[in-house]
Amino acid sequence: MAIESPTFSPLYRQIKDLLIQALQAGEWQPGEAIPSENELAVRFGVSQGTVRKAVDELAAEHMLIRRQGKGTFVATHDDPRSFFRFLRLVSNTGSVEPSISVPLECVRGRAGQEASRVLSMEVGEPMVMVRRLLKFGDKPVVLDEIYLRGELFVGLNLEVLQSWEGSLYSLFESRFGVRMIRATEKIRAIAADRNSAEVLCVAENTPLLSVERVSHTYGDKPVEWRRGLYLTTEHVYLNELG
Amino acid sequence: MAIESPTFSPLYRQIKDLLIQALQAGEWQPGEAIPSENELAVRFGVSQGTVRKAVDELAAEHMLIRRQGKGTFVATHDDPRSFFRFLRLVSNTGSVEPSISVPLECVRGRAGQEASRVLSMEVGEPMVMVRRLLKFGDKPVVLDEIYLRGELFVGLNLEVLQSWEGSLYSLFESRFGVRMIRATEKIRAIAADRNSAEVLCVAENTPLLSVERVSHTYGDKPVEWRRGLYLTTEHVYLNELG
DNA sequence: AAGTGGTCTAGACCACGTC
DNA sequence: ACGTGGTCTAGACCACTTT
Repeated sequence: MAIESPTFSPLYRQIKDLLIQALQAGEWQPGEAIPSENELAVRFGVSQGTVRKAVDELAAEHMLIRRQGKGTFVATHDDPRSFFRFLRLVSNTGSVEPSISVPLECVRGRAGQEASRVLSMEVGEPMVMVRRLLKFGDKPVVLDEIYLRGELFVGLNLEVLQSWEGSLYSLFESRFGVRMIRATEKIRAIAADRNSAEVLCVAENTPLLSVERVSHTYGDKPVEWRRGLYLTTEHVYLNELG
Repeated sequence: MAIESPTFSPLYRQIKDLLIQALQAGEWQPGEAIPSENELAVRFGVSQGTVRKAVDELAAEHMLIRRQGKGTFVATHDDPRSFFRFLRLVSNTGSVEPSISVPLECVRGRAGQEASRVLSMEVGEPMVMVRRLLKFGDKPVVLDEIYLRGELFVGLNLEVLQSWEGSLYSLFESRFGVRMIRATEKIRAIAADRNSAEVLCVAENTPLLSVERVSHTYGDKPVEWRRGLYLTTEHVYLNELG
């Protein structure tokens, strides 16, 4: 008679956790292929079908990407599909303009009360703050203020940001080994203050979206706190209610 | 030598489509249990595992709900979990207040150019327009203007709306047999005009979220076009980026 | 005890991509 | 031709709910 574990978890979920551990440890880099299902089945001592179910869940959560005939790959923020998962902004007209990130400021400091609460840090721990502007074509559309756990982003500065071609998450992933997995956004409507209005080239008190985001990496660890001001005269925040 | 169908679709997806058809036809009502996996396997002449995969997908899309030991049930908007899928508004404080729907107006008319385009109708086809206010506690928070395909909602009027306890989608589902499956929202920040400001009890030009929604029923048929004005001083629109 | 969904296995075959 | 993921099957057993 076996004692039931109080927190029973099926085999495929244990395999899933092992895979997440391996991903977190960097055993396979973003963009690389992981071993085939059969190899993983042998490695973990389970059937191929059980590995399959674990991989299925990770693929559904966008941590892995399956490609029939080729293999299963570690997801990467370089992938253009990943862009729109984390920036749900499209043009009113539906036309697709490329966005350009313009870093404005990058300063290091210590966590205040609010930041430490949101990022599960102690007050006074090192932090990095980034301000940047996002342009669609010539027009400034998003003003972001980004707070990051300092210990994870040593060496991040304005120069690094300015010389990087690509998305921020792409940079974080390849330069600092921090992969954003999921995020939560809180959206409000606010009036532009003098400073934001100036940067976004609109009149003071123009209504803006305030998008507050907390991003998490493996193990649901919060690593980024971000507040974006979105100008929505020519763009829209798109959301699917599935 | 068989000719390959150009639009190959695996067995479980065909089963899935058959299940959707049955749901659409109302073979099983919202809240009811559908036949067991084994029964369905016999009925469709496939293995239980194939039925399982079809049901898995429908459960992932919230059309069915699995309950171990009990059976698989047709999803219903009466379920409180369904509420927050389609109204992603929570209090700033995190406290959960119940929301009350106050119908203001219900008029019938004919589709204009914009409405007909969004709902894939012909200009001039019958429509119903509903205006309603959503209150959290005593406070008005959302002003909705809702356009529905008239032919699907015969008998919908202000009296029906006022006498209904529960969500709109709950009413649509049980009274008119129209189940909303998924929706797309476009979010902007705008300034309250005189009328909206008055109804929401705020000053003119107060920033509001403009949430434009198109809801779809089975077969991705658009049946509702809705524009909500959200007051976000004490509430937030919550979104998960998975 | 019986019925439901949930897990796990093993094996066969298909579709896709590469060599 | 071969290796990959994708589908389908059949059967065993587990966990949960109801009778």
